[in-house]
Amino acid sequence: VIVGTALIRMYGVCGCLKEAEILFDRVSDKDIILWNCMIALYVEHKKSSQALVFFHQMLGEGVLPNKVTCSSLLNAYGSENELAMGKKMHACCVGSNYELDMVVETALIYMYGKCGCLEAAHLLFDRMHVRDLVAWTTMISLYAQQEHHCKALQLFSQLQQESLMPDIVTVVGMISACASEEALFICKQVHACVMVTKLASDTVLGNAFISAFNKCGSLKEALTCFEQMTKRD
RNA sequence: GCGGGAUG
Repeated sequence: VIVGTALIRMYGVCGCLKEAEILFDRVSDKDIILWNCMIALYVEHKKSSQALVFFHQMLGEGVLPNKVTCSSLLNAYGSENELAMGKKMHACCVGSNYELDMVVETALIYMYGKCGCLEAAHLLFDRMHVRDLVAWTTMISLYAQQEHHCKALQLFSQLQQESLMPDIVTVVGMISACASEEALFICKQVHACVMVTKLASDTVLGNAFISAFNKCGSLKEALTCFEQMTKRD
């Protein structure tokens, strides 16, 4: 089963879900890890309904879900805007004390945020006992994607006051949804922050800034950014 | 051997 799971996951991450499923069907004693693996693969590939089919098959075979199962399903509900289902899952997580797991907490924040409940998401974020960079980035990206750039920027500077360093995901999450003249200010602020860090020399990030400045209607800033890059591709 | 964040 262990080798099988590793193999199945390998096929899955390469996008070969059919091959993965053929192998999956041939495993006789499917354990929770194998089921979780299968569910997570289908969620990753945006095939949430198929992931749910596996989930129900799993329950039908008497295998109980754990917090790994829950975090995968929360992701599915988030990307499908299934708020009602997400709330049910939230209740399950509370009942099982999974809500104290940082991964589950972050998945809950993602689910609520994606379903348009930014307030609920932020409330959960505030109630977390420990917030790592992924939790911060999740919250920031949710705000940014829903055009609350000021809220995102506010969190972005708060994060740094907590002596955490934003990484590429955080920064791209901040700027990738910037596409208006109002958001130009945001890009400038973030760019200034980034230029005094290690990320300043990152080519991928430089390209992301050029694209963002352009979308905000400032070819001038885009060019300045290009000129400041130490490496270009 | 399985789970949480951005873009491509």
